[in-house]
Amino acid sequence: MRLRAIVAIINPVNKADKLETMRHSASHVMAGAVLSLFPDARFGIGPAIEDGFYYDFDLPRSLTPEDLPVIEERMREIIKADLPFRHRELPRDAARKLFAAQPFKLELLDEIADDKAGVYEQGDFVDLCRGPHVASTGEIGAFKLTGIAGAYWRGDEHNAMLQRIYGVAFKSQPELEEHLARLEEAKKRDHRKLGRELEIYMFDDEVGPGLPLWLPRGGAIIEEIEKLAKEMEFKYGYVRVRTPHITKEDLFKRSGHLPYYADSMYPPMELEGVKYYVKPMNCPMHHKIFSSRSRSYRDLPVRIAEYGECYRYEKSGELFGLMRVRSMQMNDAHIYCSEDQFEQEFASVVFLYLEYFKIFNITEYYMRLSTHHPSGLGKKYVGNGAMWLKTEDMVRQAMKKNNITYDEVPDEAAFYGPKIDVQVKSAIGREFTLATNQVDFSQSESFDLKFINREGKEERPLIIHRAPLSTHERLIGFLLEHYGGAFPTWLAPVQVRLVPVADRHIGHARGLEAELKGRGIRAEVDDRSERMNLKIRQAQMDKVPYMLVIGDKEAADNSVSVRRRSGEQVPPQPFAAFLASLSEEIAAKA
RNA sequence: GCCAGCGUAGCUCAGUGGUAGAGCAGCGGUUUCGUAAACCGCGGGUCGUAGGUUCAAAUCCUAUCGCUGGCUCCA
Repeated sequence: MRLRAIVAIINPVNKADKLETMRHSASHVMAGAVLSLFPDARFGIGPAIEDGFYYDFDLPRSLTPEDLPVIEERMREIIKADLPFRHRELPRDAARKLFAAQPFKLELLDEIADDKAGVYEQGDFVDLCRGPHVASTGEIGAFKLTGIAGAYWRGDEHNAMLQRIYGVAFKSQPELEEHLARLEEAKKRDHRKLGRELEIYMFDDEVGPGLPLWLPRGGAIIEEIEKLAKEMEFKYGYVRVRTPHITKEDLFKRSGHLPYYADSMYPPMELEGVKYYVKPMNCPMHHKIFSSRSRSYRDLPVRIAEYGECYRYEKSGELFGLMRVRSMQMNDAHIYCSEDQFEQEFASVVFLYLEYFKIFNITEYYMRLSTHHPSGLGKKYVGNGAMWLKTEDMVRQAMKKNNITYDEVPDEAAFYGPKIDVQVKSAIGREFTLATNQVDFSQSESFDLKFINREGKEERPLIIHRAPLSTHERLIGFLLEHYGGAFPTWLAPVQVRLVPVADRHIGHARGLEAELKGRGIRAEVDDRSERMNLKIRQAQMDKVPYMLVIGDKEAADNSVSVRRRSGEQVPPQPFAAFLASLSEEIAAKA
């Protein structure tokens, strides 16, 4: 959302479509409405964004949801009046006078390169704006104000907080309503709702915010994902380790976490005069394992993997269901390689992502290269400008050579190096980094990591941090929405629900359950004294892939009547046949 | 962390100054049933927590905790 907003500001509209222009104009109309209600309002910016627009205001009082209909009403009047948007170019000084009472506009004026300031005017409202706009307010289609939010001026938390009003706008009322209906639909897929309904995970006030408890069904999913990760990592030459959750302060001083990452760490505990921190990342421990013995170039690359449990003190307002938590289990690994191995290793990690994404049928994502910004050297980023440029270019090369497309975003890197993130969207449209692949040229130095190269000399390895399966928390949160709770059979917490028609069939059903479990299949008998219809309905709501109805016929000839989650009824078949095809489906992760 | 809104039973929600409600879930019973909700009955909440105002607070005020929508920040 934030990124898109910025894009909308920097690339205004000249070649953009009419819809975007109309949305931008709608934001001006909203500003005009706010001005008429609050004559002392000060104006920030008001761009078009995906599906709509917003405008930021500094107002004498806080807005409440009740204000929105009033503003909407005023907007309708302005639209009905069909006021023309008048465009003028003013010399900077004249614009200064015009916006003398508008400190935010004055700040923007200071940054305009040439001496001309574009101004748009409709009715009483005059705004500093590059445009373009629709010809008159009457051209604005159907809109709705959707929310009020605080937003820092220019997105900087050190600046004043303005009040932002969000709106959506479409050409026609039906399109607007369709959009609103889509949002309602998306809410049903929200992982927080599904997670509760399907009993995947929970939070508890006494345990603490951002600290999920995985319920048995979530636990089953975690087991499957870890199994997959272990198979893949074994296949691709990783070795697995386990490391402690807490370590002495010294380690994180050395790693650079304390100078650069302390804000996101739980405060230390002190024992016998020594401070211990809970780990926010696994890397320092893996580095210690790498340097636990001397390494030859023949050993490289060394790929050390661990499902590491980390704790990060995310600020309270940043927590979001499973997608942003304080305790997390990370699909972590560190690859130590030589410079000439880097491209190959980096690319093969990206290919590993793609292999995983194929398994999960993840198609909607984009890759993002995050680079440093020179102004952050020594503050946000470790200070070695030359290495930043060099490694950033190595990543670009690795991506380009393998024809992998990506967006490049400056000033978003990790403190120790550039990274490729895989961005996905949650059901409600919020963007998240799912997987990440990061270069690290810094900790190699600080941990004095080395290997003996072909010439018999010591050389520093490059480090790749990677987490293709993200954390269990974020991945499963994402998958819940991705599958709408209907996990593919291999991942489904309950794969088979046995539904006895009457109590006398429970014994036979239990026998089948035992056979299924013997094959590692998650099966359970619904042995409650309820009608079969109810059991079917609940299995459907639990999104169990297979329901086996067991009655007299089935018990007599050891067959099963199969109902799929889709509602499809498969003709009765021998239990052995079902077992075979189910095992095959699970093995294929279909 | 910041701005705003919201916290009533396990879940979804009604109740805005006068003794806490519904549906689902749960429990007990009846029913033994063929592919998305059988029937009858019962229990369950110091209304997030702590103060305050009032004869009287779920309802008004303050603080605090949590959640939600954004901002900031991120796997």
